[in-house]
Amino acid sequence: MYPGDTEVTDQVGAACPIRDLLDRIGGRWSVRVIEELAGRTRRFTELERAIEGISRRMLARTLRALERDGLLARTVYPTVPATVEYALTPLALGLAALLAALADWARNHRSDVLAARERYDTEHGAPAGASTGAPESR
Amino acid sequence: MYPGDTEVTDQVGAACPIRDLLDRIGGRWSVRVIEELAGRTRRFTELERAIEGISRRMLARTLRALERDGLLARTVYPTVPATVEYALTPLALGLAALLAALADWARNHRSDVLAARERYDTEHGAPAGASTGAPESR
DNA sequence: CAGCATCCAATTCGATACTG
DNA sequence: CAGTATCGAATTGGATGCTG
Repeated sequence: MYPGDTEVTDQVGAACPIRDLLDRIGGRWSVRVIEELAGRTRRFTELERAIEGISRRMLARTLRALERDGLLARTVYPTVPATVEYALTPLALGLAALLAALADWARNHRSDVLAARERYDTEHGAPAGASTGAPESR
Repeated sequence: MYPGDTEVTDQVGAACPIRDLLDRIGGRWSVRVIEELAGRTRRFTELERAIEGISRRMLARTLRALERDGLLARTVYPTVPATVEYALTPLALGLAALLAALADWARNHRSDVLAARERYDTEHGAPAGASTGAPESR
């Protein structure tokens, strides 16, 4: 993913379609961007502000990767300090729906997962910073 | 993800549930493992052989991470060279279904994505090894 | 505003040797 | 069989200065 950069990796022929998809979607930000774009189009800076925590670089890279895969459309308006709008393509709509379902699952079972995790950490030796409410780190 | 190791990272309080989920599922192998376990239980070495490309280390780490989150159950049979069986938990079943849907989407739209990618690479300058059928690299 | 390039830190991953 | 421990290589991600 993330083509046209010093960090070119690509590799196209993934055996498993899901892996193939996750290589695209699995990036730290792709899903956030798709969610943000679901419903309304956005401009670069709008996304940058809305997503919080994303760097200019990663936003640009994520947008390009999604654009390259035909998941989002980029429209440039020749205004003076150029304006660029991003929008999901029809293709991406179906995917966005699936992702929404996944998000629902995650929301509905968050407590189950958290509970399981806590139990696991208790039964086995709880690792260093792996308590339930560990604060941010990076 | 992947607790209890030198490479501890964790960080629990993800703002977005989907991100939170992907941090767990987004690993290179989690989805493969879940798919492999869908339907039948498996033993460590069976998984290792079935998944192809996965290393002992990553399989062990992935299994542990999924177990910790309550997505799979590990059963040890006190035979002589110990036998261990892995199976999806009821909790994981729902997720597995969603992942299957995602896999379907990926399969059904693989050509669209590939086409979009090719078009993009043609219109813009095609990056080094980013042709359509580039062989493996990593 | 939008976005690319460069430098650098943090993580992930793979191969492999070793153990109960 | 079923892992764990260690090491080095590859990738990802963040900060930021620069340009049209």
